[in-house]
Amino acid sequence: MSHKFYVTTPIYYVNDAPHIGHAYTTILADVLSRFHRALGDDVFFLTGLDEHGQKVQQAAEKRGLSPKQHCDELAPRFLDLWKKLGISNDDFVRTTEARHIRVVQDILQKVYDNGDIYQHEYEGLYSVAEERFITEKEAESGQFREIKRLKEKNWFFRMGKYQERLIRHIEDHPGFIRPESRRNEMLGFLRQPLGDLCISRPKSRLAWGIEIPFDRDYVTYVWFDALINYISAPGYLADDAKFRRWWPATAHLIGKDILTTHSVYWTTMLFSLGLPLPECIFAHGWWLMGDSKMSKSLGNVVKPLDLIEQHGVDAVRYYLMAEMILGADASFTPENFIKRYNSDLANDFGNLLNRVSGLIAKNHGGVIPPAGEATAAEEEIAAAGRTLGAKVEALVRDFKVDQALNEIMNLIRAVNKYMEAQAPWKLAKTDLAAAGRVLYTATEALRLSAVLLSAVMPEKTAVVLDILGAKGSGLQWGELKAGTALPTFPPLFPRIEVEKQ
RNA sequence: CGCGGGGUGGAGCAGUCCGGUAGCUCGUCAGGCUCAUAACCUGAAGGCCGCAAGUUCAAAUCUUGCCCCCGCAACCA
Repeated sequence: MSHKFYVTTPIYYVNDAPHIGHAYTTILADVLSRFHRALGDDVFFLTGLDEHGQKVQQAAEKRGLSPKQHCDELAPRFLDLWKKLGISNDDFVRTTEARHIRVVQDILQKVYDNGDIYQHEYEGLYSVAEERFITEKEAESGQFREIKRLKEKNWFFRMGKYQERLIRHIEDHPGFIRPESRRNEMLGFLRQPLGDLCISRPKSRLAWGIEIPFDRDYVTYVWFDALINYISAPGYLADDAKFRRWWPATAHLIGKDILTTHSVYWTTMLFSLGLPLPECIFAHGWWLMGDSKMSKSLGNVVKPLDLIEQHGVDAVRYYLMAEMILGADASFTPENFIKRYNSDLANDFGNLLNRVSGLIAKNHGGVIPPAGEATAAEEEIAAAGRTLGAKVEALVRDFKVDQALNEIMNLIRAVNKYMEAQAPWKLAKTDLAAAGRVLYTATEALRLSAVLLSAVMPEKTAVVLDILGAKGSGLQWGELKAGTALPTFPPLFPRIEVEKQ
């Protein structure tokens, strides 16, 4: 059965240097997209950049550039990284593009016309140094200087009026905010009265933003602008057929830090527009550097490009997907990376391929031997192989990529055990057909695993499937063709040697 | 009493809903194999499942109390 699958990453703030967190979310979206495409689903994968706001304006001023020039210079850092990471996004939206700006303005007008935007004098604590309003909590933190009370006329979005409806929606849709702990957090948050949202900034204070169509002295608040990318890109108010095809999104993948903006601001905006809500907002954890938070000031930011250069893109993709447990924080250390790479990819998967192909070259003329008559031992492996695809599919549809990878590795481990028990290198001396049967079974398990791993490691699995003459093969057990010549090849995942201390 | 999540062998997790030999990966130690990328396989050590009380023939799992860790408490992005 074919489904629609529309997945998004957040649009990343253009001023940030891309780090491992950006890479993680985007790879996750890519893996899900590739998987769903392989399942025959209709996929739209969107990522992009958030280019408005005060920090962009300030950074551009500092460099003596216009904000737009500044953004144009920075955007390639993300585009290049996505290219190197093998990201298969279908669209890339920048909030400074005309197609986006127009939709944001149309929406502002629409929401204004339906009475959900009103003008009001706002009074709050303002940090002159930071040039922005701050919360009571932030004021107490002592991080902000030159705090004073300031009154300012602004435009507000009637977010509060949708509070009950939002609570009901979350309660009626258990999978709407995931993981469940985050869902609870949001329900807890919504137990308190929900205020309205200030969605304007006077140009005198912040000029770099999208102008509010009914009051040209103001630009709109960045989140009101940024969130709209999820519908502006698939054609809202521009291309009805396209929009109807994709919206509502299947999943918004986000970091846990922007959960409120997505599950409260965005949803109420959609309510006001009369649009359906996305099926799922999925908040993943953060990558910690060892035990501490990743931060520029600590100088412990891991650059994804460095990792790719050292270990290859597939290893990086595999590591990030396997190591982050659904919804929880994960810890990155170089030792950890090497450990997982060596044990899963080099020792288990790569080495198994190597021993199997070596034996076929040595004893079977370099040609994949016939499957023969399965004994109980082969049946056991085949049975595991036959159920694996469905298991993995169910887990991936449920965002449990780490568990799906573990299931695949379980098959590889089982085959290593099977090889040991059957010892085809010994069997070859007395019963060549039996040895061939074992090697066919092991190779077939490798083929199947490669097919299932191809969403995570597109490059390396393409090499494997090419070697096995099984390009384009599927999830049926036994698709491997006996008689196919098996060329020799260098180790797929060379072990990373570490000096022992 | 603001709300929520969690505390399981050295590390990271599963098991808790539907009580009944505590499981997986990594690490450590010993052995085996020697087809292979010093890889692979087998076995062992190591846990009173945060603490205490209760229910029960039986509790990691149910009830109650306590301790500790973490997240959220919006309008910077």
